[in-house]
Amino acid sequence: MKSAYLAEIRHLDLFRSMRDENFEAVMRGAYVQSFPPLVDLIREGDSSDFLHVVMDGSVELFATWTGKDTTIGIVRPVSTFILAATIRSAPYLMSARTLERSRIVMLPSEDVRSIFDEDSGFARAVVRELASCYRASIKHTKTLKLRTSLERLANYVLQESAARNGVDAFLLDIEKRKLASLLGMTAENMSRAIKALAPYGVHIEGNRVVIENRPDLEAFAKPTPLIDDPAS
Amino acid sequence: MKSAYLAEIRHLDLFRSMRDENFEAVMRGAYVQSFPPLVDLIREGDSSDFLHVVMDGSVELFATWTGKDTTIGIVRPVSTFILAATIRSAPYLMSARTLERSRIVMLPSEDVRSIFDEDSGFARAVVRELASCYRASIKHTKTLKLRTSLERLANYVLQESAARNGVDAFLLDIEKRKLASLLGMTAENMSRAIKALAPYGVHIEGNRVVIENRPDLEAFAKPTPLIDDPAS
DNA sequence: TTTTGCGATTGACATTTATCAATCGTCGAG
DNA sequence: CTCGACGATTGATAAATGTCAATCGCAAAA
Repeated sequence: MKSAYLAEIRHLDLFRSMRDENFEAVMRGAYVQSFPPLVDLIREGDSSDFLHVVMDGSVELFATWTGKDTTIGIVRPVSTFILAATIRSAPYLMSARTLERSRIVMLPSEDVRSIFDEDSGFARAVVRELASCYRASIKHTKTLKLRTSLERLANYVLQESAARNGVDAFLLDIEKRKLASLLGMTAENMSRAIKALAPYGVHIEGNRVVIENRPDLEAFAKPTPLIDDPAS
Repeated sequence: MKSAYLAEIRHLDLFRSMRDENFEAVMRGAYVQSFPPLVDLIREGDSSDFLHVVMDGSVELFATWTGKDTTIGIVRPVSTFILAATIRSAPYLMSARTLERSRIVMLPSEDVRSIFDEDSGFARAVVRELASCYRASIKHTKTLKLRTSLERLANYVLQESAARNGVDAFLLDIEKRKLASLLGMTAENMSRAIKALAPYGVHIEGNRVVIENRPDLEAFAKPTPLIDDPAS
């Protein structure tokens, strides 16, 4: 069962350039677990005992304060989460819960840290990964502080389209209420934003998104790679 | 002139554990420059040619989109900025300008990257630094998404007090308009927020901040280390 | 098939925040 | 010492966003 995932994990950017013996060492302590939907995997404030890898399903990262909560991100296969806390031996800043039935590989943080100290290929991969996460977070801050909720939604639609090779019709892969939280608005506001976007050439019915007039949408959204390109 | 700064840079977390010969190699290509206030050091979108170190003065990191701009952070001596772009050879996501007369050391990104590939002590320091930056950015996102502007200001006051060993009176070290932008509000809103905070035991007149009733302020601000502690 | 639960939507309204315009106050240049 | 520039403040108003309550619609469970 575990071995079925080894190859996939091995091909992740994070583990690709690690030496064989170190990869085996990390994976010896790993275990795979399958969780039903809506299971809390980690709670913000807890100490970071494991680096998690999502193999199947999807995981929501969220944060809470005085009763409110907000979605920070959605993690899909195959990728890791809470690397920064693991590396710094610091408490998690976010909670995580499964959104659907998910298979998660858990690597003891201690093992990850000790390999990190030994394997410079791994250390470099960790750096690249963290730099990406940091830059993604800065982009998120920029969209929150510089755009209205309508503009954020418009750019989200363009991003999702781009992630699917620029198709004009696709299905949303998260609930609208989660999307609303991710984009920093309420579910009610999201409903209204969807309607308000229609004049700019986007129609959303249920999960189905159709971009009917891309030039109009882009004229409104004014996307820029410095905020909206996940790769840069 | 340059040599005067070597020791200080050497003691930064980022450079402390680097091998001597590598430190010397990086610093050979470095140069120090002194800038007047309000000079643009880098522009978002430019390619990352230098890792910058602030030795004196202060530097604002900000981002723009369609004519608006927002302050992302203020960098004070002695620390580096735009490490992530340097490491990833990616374009800057933020612009930077001096706020006052400032002395900046500039290290060619290429040199930093090549030492990074050779010196595992440095690589590890880079990881720790990036993990810190990433976590700081997540905390900023949390305060933006979970709190009102009044709550953000209240917590800012408590943070600044904590950074000064918990004193009850201190001077703001940035302009109110910059602070407003940093906290995600307008300057006008900041003026009103300052007044609105008075009933909770904080008085701000000019630069002078006085916490007159810390229990009340804390009851209102509800600070948590998972957002407000820069160290965790 | 019917029931039931829950996310999505809608309308009415409240709150928060931004915008615009004017004025104040202070500090530095002349 | 006076003037002017500019950041800070204030008031009036508008826009954006959130809250509350009710309803809708669909899909899973009975």
